[in-house]
Amino acid sequence: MKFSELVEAFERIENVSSRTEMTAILGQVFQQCSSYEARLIAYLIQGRVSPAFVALEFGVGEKLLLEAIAQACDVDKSVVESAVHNHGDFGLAAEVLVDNASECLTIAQVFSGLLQVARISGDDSQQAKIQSISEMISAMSPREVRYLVRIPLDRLRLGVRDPTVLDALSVGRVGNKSDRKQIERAYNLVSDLGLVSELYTRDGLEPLCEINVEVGNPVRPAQAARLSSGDEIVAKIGECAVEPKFDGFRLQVHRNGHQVYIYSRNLEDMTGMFPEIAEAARTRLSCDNVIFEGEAMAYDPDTLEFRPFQVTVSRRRKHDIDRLSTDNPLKLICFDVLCVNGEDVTTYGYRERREKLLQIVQPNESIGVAESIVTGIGSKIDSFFAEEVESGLEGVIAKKLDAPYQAGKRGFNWIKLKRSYSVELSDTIDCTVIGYWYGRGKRAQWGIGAILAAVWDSNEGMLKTIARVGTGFSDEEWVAIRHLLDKNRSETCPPEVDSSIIPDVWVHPIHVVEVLADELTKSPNHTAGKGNDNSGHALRFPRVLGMPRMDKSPQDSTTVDEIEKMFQAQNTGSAAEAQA
DNA sequence: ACACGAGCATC
DNA sequence: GTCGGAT
DNA sequence: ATCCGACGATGCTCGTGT
Repeated sequence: MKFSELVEAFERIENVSSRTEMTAILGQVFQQCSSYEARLIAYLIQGRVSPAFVALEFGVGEKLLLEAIAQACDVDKSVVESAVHNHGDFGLAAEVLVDNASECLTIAQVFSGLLQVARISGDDSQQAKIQSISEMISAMSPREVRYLVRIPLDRLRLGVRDPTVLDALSVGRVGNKSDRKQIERAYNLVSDLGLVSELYTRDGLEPLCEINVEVGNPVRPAQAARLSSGDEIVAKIGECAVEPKFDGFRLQVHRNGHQVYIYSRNLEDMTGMFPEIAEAARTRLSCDNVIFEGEAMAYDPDTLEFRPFQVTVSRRRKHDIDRLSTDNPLKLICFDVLCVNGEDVTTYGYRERREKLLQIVQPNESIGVAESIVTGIGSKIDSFFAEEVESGLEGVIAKKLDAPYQAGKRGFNWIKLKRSYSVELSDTIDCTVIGYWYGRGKRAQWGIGAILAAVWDSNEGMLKTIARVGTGFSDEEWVAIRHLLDKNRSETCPPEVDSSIIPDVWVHPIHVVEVLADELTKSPNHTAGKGNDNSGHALRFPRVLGMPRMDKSPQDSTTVDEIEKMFQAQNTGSAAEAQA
């Protein structure tokens, strides 16, 4: 199939709003293309050239693309930059600059071109990638280029992601969504959308039925829904198990004999980063053929207290592993098991899986099993939640009893209850708006996509940045806030502002907005509280709570002193212990 | 007719 | 959105 | 300098369930 045919379908999909229609159009593509092409299309829609668990990335982002487009179109980079700004999209920007009529490449040719780009590595690889992409652009028509450049950015912007592909496969073959469930089941177990697409378009459900959980092949992790109180949870799922929620990273561990694989939540292969956990998987399990999951947390080896997320996350690295596994060890708190002795146990109920997990894991300093209580009373969930938060954890997760492990789903089998969902327990901060950035995608039309927020340093009489905020406003409010801010534009950084971050537009500090955040972090980028150690503070997961407070002036913003206090308070809470 | 979840996109 | 790590 | 992936919230639209 020609790439231009796929592009035509993409264009049609982009121009409809009905999901049913999008699915029908993509279904048609799957009907008309070969099975092999279906595989390639699936990967391209995922913004990849391989399944997630294969470490093959493009290594091409916006900056390299800017260069490649400029080269191919023989224009200055600034021309591309302004086109991107105007359209809020790299694809549309490239499309208007390209001038080439040929549409002769096949899907396979385009895919293999992108595959080559991904495979380029080593010295001067960036230049080589730019060169390759530039050549591809030169061989394509404007609208082909529109989608080509969006692929490595994983911003196809069609309104089509994995779930729509699953529907479209079914619609393409049988005319309705009746096969979706089984296709999805297969995808959730092998995590390879390309493989599933190829098998299904070629031979239908039959080969998919033979797909099963296999040690060494990551399973798409189950996800949790969110609610904000124990009562809501009980109303939803009744009596349930409640477990602590740790703020680390989620790992899926596979063991077959002496061989161990460790995958991240997004199926990245992280085997090798956590030797202490791999060792525990080899020596502390009563079963040598298993898949199980847990949350990895850093802990202080002397006090056994869990460490903050920022410390845990610093273990995500390839070098100097041995030193860090001693100085900054991790403990895996296990919470589920998916496969035992080659048997798929994801269909078992929660209680049975937990029973198995307890049998398998022999706890030590590197591995343990999450605590669990069972209750059908909302207030009990709330008090367990309060206990966990008191001891420094993120919250709790409630699990429907007797529910299977729902791979890949965000259903209501698991429900998280987090500290930050409660306004009383999270940090609301009054911030002054000192600038903004142009938006991308639909926010391009509004000319705004995020604001730069600052707090008041009363000692220095300066405003210090603490976060970019790009969520919380409704569409209407975005338009209104832009209008408001434009009345006070400043050509340069206002004198009373101390910022090392440069927004697209500076704004005189006038408007104060309320910002909610999960927590405060140390920041090398923001200036709030930046002292001799060159480290300031930032907000984790900031969101605005509404339009500016007209009754507040910048000096009424939260002060840096208050921020410091909040940061202290947050980190002196009695930390949970990593009991051995 | 309306509420709610699914899916997607923005940051 | 923030951050840390790899290249 | 740039890319990548670890952690996420939030708002909007459509389709479906009640």
